[in-house]
Amino acid sequence: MKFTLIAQDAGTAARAGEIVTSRGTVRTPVFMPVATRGAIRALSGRDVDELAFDIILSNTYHLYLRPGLEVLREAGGLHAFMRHHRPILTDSGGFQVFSLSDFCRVSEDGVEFRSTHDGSLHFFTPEKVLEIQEVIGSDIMMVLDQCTDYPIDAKRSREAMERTLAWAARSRLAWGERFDPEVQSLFGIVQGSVFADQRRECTGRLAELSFPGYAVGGLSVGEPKELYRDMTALTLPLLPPDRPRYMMGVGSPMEILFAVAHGADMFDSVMPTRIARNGTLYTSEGRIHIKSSRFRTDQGPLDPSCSCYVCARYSRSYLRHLYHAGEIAALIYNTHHNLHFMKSFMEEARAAIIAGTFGGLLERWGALYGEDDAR
RNA sequence: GGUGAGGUUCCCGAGCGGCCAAAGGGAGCAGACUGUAAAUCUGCCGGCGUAGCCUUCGAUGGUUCGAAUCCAUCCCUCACCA
Repeated sequence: MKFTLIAQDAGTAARAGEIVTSRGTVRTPVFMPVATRGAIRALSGRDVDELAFDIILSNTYHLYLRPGLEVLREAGGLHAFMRHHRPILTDSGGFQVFSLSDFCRVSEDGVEFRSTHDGSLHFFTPEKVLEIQEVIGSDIMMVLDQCTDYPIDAKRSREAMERTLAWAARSRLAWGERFDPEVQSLFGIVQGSVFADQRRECTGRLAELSFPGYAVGGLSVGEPKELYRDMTALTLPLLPPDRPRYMMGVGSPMEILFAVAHGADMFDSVMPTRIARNGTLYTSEGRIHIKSSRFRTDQGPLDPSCSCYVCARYSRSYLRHLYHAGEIAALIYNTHHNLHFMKSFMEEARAAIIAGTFGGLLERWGALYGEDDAR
C-alpha cells in the first residue's frame, strides 16, 4: 500500500489523496460501505459493482465465526469468495468483541469471548486476529483494539487505551515479520474516549510504532456532538500527515465533512445502509422519511439531483408503497440510493478540495445537514 | 325451513356483572438508528378543557347501585342438515 497526497485545502486541513493497493486505487477522502459478512446488506454483487466503491469494509469477527477460516481458505480468500475484485478493509473484531458480547474477559494476552451465534468460547489475540485477516486476504487490516463505550470513566478508558497500545505494538511487530506491506497493510487505532490528554498521548505513542495508516476509534458511539468534534479536531492533526487517517464508524454526512475538514481521509459507517433499510434516505435537500404519509402520491423522484438508477426510474410514491408493502425491493432501492448518495457526496468533497472550493461546499452542506444531522 | 356458532373500538381478535376506553396482533402515524446479533427498535393510536368528563362493544327495550358482559325481541353473518 502506498499513500500519496494530491491536494490540500487552503482554508482547512482537508486533503485529497490516493491509496494505491495491489487490488486498485482508493481515492480519498473515501467512504467505505460496510459488508460485515461478505455482502452489503440488501445488495446484490451487481449493485455493488455498479456503485463501484473504491473500497469496502468487512469484518474479522463475523467471518471468523461464520463461515469460518476453512471455508475462506478453500475459497481462496474473501475477494474470490464474494467475487469482489476491489480493495477490502477488514475490521479486527475488537469493536464486536467488546460491544456485543455479554461475556468477554480481557487479559494482557488477549480477549476471551462468547460467540453471538452459538455461545462457544473463543480467544482473540493481536496475532490471531492478523492471521484471520491474512486468510481473509484483506488489503488493509486493523489491529485488535479495545473499543470503549460512552460514557466511561477516565481510569477505565486509560486501561483500555494502554491495552490497545500494547496490542498495537505486538501487532506491528507480527505484521513486520510476516506480511508483505505491498499486499496487506495494517492500521493502528487511537483510543482514549473523550479525554483530551489520553487522546493526545495515545496518538503520539501509536505514531511511534510507525503504521502504514492510522484510525481514530471510539468516537460516534453516542457522545455529544461537541465532544465528537473536540476529539476529532484534537486527534487528527497529531497523526502523521503522510499516512492515511481513518475515522472508524463515522458516520453521518456532516460528521464526515467535519472530519474531512480536519484532515481525515477514510470513513465507514453502517448508517447509510441501516437507515435505508429503515426508511430514511439522504437527498440533496436533506434527510427524508420515505414512509411518511406526505409522499403518498408524490410522483417526483427521490432526489431530483441524484443520478442513481432508483432516482432515474421511480417515484417517491412508489418507493413509499414498496416500503409499506414490505417488499424486498424497497430495501434494495433504498440502500442503493443511500450508498450512491454517500459516494457522490465524497466525490464532491474530493473534487472541491482539488478545485480549492471546499469551504463553499462545507457551508452549503452545513445548511442542509447541519444541526439535524451532526449529532 | 331446521340445528348450531356468532356479531367488540380501521381490520383480526381477547374480554363474559364493577379493577373496561376495553388484552394482544395487524394496519396507520411520528421518531430513532454511526468500526451491522437491526427489513430493527421506541412512542402514539375513540373525543375533549386529559389525576376528570363525554361517546363506544349489531339494534331496541329490560334486570341491576353498576352491563361489552345477564334477560327479551328484532336485524345480520357463518357452518352443517333439508
